[in-house]
Amino acid sequence: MKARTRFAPSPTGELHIGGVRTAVFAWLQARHTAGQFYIRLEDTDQERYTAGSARRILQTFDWLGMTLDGGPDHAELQHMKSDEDYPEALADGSFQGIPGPFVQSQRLPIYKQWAEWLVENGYAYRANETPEELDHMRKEAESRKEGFRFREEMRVRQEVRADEPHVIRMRILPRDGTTRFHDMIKGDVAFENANLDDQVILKQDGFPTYHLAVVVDDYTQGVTHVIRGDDWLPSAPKHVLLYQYLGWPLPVFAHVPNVLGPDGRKLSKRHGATSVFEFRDQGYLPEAVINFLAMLGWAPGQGDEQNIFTFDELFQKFSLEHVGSSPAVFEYTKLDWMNGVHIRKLAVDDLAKRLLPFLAQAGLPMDTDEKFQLLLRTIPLIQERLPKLTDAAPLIDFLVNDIETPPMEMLIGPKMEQHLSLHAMREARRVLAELPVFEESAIEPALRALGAELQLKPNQLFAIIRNAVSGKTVTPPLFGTLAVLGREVTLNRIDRAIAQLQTV
RNA sequence: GCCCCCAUCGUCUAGUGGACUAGGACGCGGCCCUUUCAAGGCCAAAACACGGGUUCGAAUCCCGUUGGGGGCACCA
Repeated sequence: MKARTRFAPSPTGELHIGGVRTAVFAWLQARHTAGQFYIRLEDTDQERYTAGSARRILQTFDWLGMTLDGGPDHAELQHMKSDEDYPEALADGSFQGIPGPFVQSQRLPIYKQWAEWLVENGYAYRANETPEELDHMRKEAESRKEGFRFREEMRVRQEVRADEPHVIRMRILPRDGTTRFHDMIKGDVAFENANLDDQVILKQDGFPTYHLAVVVDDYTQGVTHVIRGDDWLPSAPKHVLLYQYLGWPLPVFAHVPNVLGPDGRKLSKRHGATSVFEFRDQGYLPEAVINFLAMLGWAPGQGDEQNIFTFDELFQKFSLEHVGSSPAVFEYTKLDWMNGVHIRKLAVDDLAKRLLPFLAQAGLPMDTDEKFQLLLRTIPLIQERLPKLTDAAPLIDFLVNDIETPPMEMLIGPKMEQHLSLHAMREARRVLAELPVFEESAIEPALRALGAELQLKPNQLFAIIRNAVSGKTVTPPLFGTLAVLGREVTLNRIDRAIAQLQTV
């Protein structure tokens, strides 16, 4: 069965990584079944709207590589507020028969129409209690230590005309009884109708509340699987009732558990990065973020112990059935490992391109062809040393820029005296200068032979050469590094080290 | 307060009544490889929250307890 799923954020701020995880599940379910996945903006709360947030949400999906089959287009965003831009991915809007608009504020007449239908058919009624009256009722229930739920019987004014300001509330029917439904993740769930309240479905300002909007949109847009956070589970029975009133078939429900921080509390900013853009800026690959998020609460099951997945493998293996029902803790260390794995899988030129903005950011703009070639030659030396893209700059800066001549203590090898280091350094210089070709395959045997000749351990000779040419004690493998550095620069830096060692 | 959901190594999880001496991955520790750092290989420690049932047999089914989480708006 082809699934049509959606992600329906409200444009109220930064897209949270926990929300994105839910979106990943919905997206994978759609791709797994060769169905469709789209985005719908739930902007029915005019007061909470944050400018630019819609655009950033779309850019998030763009960066993650989560392809869409529908979503808000430029015109809609323009109409809504003044978002000046939107991702290229949506420009051609390859909508596959999903009826828009994809912004709820553009669909007001549709909600109005169904709300009135519900009133006419006895499933809803008009009410106009003031906020103060409602608040009073709520306080009173609280003082009696009872849960408050608004019911028709509590109305202050029984007759409310259609032409005076009012809201429309759904009627919970039957008044007592049980509403049951099946959830793909939680299983069979049941709610007593007596605990449900006559929820407002159309606000006085003419906007629907979430409950009406989500049901109307999901049905009219052909959503087959309602995949959302499990904080929605308690209101799901109201939605089930609305589907029944409207005579619409129920979609499949899948309420996915929350994502927690390492301390077991709901994931928030104080745990570290939570916005997708933060992960991007910290050097994580979209492949790794998606892989990691998919594995947070999902596993292939059936004895399959695979951890690292490509998008295609996820499309093939993902299944809502194997999404767990308990909340998962977001462990940053595992993301780091997974990111390293995905970095190692990248082709050299691909990795080079992805590294460019991070190198530039670190003051190493690789903006000439010569520099880019240098980067390409360096990548094999550093690729398996990069948990994150931000880790490249400190590994290669000495290849791009000149260095300070290292201090004396760095030029004296372990268990060596100054004069011995000086002698070794001079010999190394001589050997390197005499090499017919300055390549790794020539440098390595030459320096090893020298080490044996001088009766120095590898880490004695190699350490001082490393320090002399890089100014660092930790670098990519020495011989390859020297080759990339080139004979001229290498000898120059060794000469400076020799001069340093000659001082008293 | 009321309602709902959840419960396997520190973490992500496999497990759907017998193949469980509970498997894998991250992390942690050790060893190997090794010019540093990584990567890689090998080894180890590490869990079925508790109590009752059901059953010949329970991590798996039921009930309760405890502990976590969520919801109770003219917000989503």
